[in-house]
Amino acid sequence: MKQQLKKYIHRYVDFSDAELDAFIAKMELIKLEKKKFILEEGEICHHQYFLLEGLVHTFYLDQDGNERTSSFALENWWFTSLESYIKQSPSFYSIQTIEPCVFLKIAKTDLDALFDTIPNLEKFFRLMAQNMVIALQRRTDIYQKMISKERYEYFRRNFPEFFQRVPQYLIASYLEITPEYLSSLRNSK
Amino acid sequence: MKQQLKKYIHRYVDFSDAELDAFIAKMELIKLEKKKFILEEGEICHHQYFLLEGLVHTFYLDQDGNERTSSFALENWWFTSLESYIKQSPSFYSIQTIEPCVFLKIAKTDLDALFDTIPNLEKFFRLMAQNMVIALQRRTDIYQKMISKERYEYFRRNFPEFFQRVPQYLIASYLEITPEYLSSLRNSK
DNA sequence: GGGATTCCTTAAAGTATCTTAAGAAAGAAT
DNA sequence: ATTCTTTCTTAAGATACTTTAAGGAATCCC
Repeated sequence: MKQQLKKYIHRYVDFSDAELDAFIAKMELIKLEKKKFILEEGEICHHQYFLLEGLVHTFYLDQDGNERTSSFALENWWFTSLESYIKQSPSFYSIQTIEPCVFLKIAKTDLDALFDTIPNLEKFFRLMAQNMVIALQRRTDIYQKMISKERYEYFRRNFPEFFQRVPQYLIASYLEITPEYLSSLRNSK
Repeated sequence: MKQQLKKYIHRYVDFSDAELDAFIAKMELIKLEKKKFILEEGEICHHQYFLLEGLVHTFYLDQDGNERTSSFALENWWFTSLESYIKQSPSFYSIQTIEPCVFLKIAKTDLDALFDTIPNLEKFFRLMAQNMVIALQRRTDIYQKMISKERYEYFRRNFPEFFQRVPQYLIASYLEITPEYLSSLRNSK
């Protein structure tokens, strides 16, 4: 089970077995059904999560009470409510399972302690954060330069997995359009 | 001159003087006039930059040849073309001065070598990357939840500095609207 | 298997934003 | 000072996208 995370980590950094084990020992395994909250808006996020199986999304509610999805996570993705986690402040976002999920979590207090003893861990999380920056910049660009129809095509082509697994109204909210308009885009071509 | 960077770093991490000096010794001081390129689209970005004075923006050209600003940097901000820098691949973005600028730069080869000898540096750049993630997430949310007029008000209120220093057509490109529409927003209230 | 949710589609009317084109204002260059 | 270039404004017509409202299709549940 935790083998999957070890394999993932080795793609980025050369940990010794002892280091890796010390890290992994602090991670707790969680299973959750679909449509369950991992974190609710307003709570303080104390953990970082690594998804082993399933599908998760991070969202908030706008003034009209609509869910606005800001990101998805699939197998082998890290997720958390980063600003809340770092500042230990109330989260703007909720995190919820879309499918039944299995994931690992590690507490900020544990991870911060490990940082002091395992320099490689700093490197690993630096690389993770940099990857997030790149992904976010790409997303921003795509929204800036494409109209909805192009965004839809782009994501359908580049993340076909999502489009089979995620309900349409969530895709619409991620593409920043209404479900009605998405439906018309899908059928107009 | 480099004192300014030291002060900035100490806000985040406790470096020893020796560590800090080893790091700073590898940074080179550059001065540039306004409207000069620091990096051009298609080049590989070999450096990270710390802005001491002036104003810089990162942008790309869309299909119609319009500049699309994806970020600004002011005094005491780090900037680079991150994806290009990390993967050493051609940059999607150009980086250009808006005002006359003074900045420090450090080469990837030097920084990577320093990472191996100064663990604190890993931590520092991890924190920098995390801050970028937070800033980008905020930006994404604001674009998702606000219509242009609200975005304009939001940025004008929260970053008044920009609005005095940056030409309107660049603000428009950052707000993801046309200069014409920005102009009409400004005068309609 | 039937009723209740939840999700997806259709269509019409309305709105935010863009495009184009032209002129005004401001800055830079000679 | 005058010209040239860059930036900002105005306005009319076009279009991408939303809102509302309703019906249809899936899925969940007892």
